[in-house]
Amino acid sequence: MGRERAVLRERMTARGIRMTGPRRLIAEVLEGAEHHLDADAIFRLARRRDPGIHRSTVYRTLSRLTRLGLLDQLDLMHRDGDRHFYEVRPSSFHIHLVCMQCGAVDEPGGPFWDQIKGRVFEESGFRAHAARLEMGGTCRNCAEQQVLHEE
Amino acid sequence: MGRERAVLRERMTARGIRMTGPRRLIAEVLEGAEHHLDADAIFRLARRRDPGIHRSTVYRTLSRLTRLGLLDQLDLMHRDGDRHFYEVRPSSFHIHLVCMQCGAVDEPGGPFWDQIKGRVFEESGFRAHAARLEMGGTCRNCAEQQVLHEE
DNA sequence: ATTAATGCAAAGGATTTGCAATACC
DNA sequence: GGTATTGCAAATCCTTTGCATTAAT
Repeated sequence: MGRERAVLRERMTARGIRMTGPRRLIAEVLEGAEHHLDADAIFRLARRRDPGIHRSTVYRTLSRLTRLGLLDQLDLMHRDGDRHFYEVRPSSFHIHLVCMQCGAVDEPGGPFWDQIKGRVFEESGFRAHAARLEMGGTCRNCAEQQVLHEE
Repeated sequence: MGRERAVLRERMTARGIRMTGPRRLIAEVLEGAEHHLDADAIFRLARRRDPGIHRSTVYRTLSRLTRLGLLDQLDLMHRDGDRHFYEVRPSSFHIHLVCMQCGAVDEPGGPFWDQIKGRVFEESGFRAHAARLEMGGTCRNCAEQQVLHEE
């Protein structure tokens, strides 16, 4: 997730987005995230460093950055209600595998996705800008545990 | 969408779901849908035939049928706010191509998807029960129109 | 100096819940 | 007849908005 240091802040500056305190903070939170964060989690993490930051600023910033394509908004199969999660837009689309039992989210890598994108365009003339491939199911861990308990 | 007559109602009975008036009505609305409907649209269509039906019944029914895997909940890339759309679970997963310009939703067919599902399982041991592949972009129509206007 | 972003408080919209009345099997 | 489901009204949750104040370029 937050492997690359200051990508988001760099892209924001590159896009001419006014760099305010709250925005810098929110960007840092997203860059440093270990897991997918929802608006509330982002707000709480940001507030730890600036108690004055306001929820609506977080919402406004998230929606702007999403509209600009700097963030991706995820639903993670709505396993946990209807909130949205956010991640810094990765260089290539990726897939989220959401275990509906334990909630683990895996992001398998590989060149695999570009094949899908290319193929869809060939078949329908549709030019994809953004994509969201989420699968809900059972992760290997949970499946193994289940077998143990069934014996 | 609603091409197959009474699939949903049949599956509901098969699952032993008590067939009440409101449920039958909601199922019929979904079976007959020409486009993807959100909860509000389903409510309004149902109310035309039974003015007494209540919104919360619609919500309760939708969420139950979704949990049981008889319906799929879609976001359609949140092009139009955060509401959810519903469709009767198709026999095989499919892809939604959402044109972010005109809102058209295409559902290209083909054996293509099963390849993806199989491949994900091979690579990660993840067993997919439900999936959601949505792409946002520009459909062929909108792309062509744009070229015309640029000339 | 100009323009945009913030904090605040209040509104909004979609969905959920507790409960008595009702309808299904 | 017994239990699940409904309608209703109120509550909840997430998010958005209008506006005066403050900060960035």
